[in-house]
Amino acid sequence: MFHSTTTQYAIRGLSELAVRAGQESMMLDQLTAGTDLPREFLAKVFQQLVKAGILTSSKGRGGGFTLARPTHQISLMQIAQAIEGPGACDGCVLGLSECADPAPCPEHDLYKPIRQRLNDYLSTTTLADLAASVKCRKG
Amino acid sequence: MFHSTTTQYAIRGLSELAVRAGQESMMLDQLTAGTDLPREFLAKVFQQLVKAGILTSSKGRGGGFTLARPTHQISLMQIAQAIEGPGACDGCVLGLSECADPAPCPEHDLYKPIRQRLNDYLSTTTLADLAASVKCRKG
DNA sequence: AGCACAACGGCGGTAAGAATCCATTATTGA
DNA sequence: TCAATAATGGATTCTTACCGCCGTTGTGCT
Repeated sequence: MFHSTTTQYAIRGLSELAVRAGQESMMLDQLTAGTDLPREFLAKVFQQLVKAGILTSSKGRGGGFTLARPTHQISLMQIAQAIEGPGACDGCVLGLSECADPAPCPEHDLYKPIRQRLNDYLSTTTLADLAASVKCRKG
Repeated sequence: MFHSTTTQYAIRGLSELAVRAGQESMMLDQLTAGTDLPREFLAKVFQQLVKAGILTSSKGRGGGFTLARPTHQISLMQIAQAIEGPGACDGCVLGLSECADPAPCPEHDLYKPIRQRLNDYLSTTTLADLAASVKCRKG
């Protein structure tokens, strides 16, 4: 796998939110109903996304979570970094610490173009793309 | 990261073996000396590689581990699968189980070419490439 | 003001991965 | 045959990710 399951939950949760609520507000109970998303854990994940500025939240009656920006301005890369910290998508195939040192890991050069492409994909693909893809299948 | 740390140890251990011993035999003590590879843990990892047919081993005095095939016949993909099992490099970006279901995950199509390229890289890159890259830097 | 509601945050448990220790087995050399 | 050696395998510890429980805090409605 490329992302941790926590990050995957973040992506799926946000994706659900984008499809079902768009820029509107939505509660966790509604969002996780009918899905296999673990409500309690997703609550934790969403808190991280609030702190990262991807979501906004409001308490009490009528409260819930809302996307802080339009769907096309939230990329997979931003989500991953919000959960796993900056540099989440750095690091070489081998995961060598030496990659940061003066002597980069042997595979650095070979893997470089692949990682570049992967990073491009993660940076340019947004929640809007996910939502569109989901709606297309349902329609 | 893409691979588990266990897989990374496998790759690094085999890479060391390829560079320092080639097709010859080498003991764990020698191999891990001067590196940050955890000897005891690498012993476990190497056992998996023996069972997977990537390494051969011999006990007792003069024993050690030897590559079961020429370096150019051992790919990163084979190593990863030996550790993480078959299908280690399958699965979509989102890690959705629905990818196997009649309704593939929304990003399946978008991510497909990237994964294809990644798998190509892992399948075609071998220990010979790693060893050559390492020697190049040292020389 | 008071009540219901929903996010917030601390704590705790389970499971898998990572790593170590030690006893056992097999091999070589003297 | 005996001793030294090095991999093998079992058991155990430690860490981290994943997930749930529950009290707290803040908000809106009546």
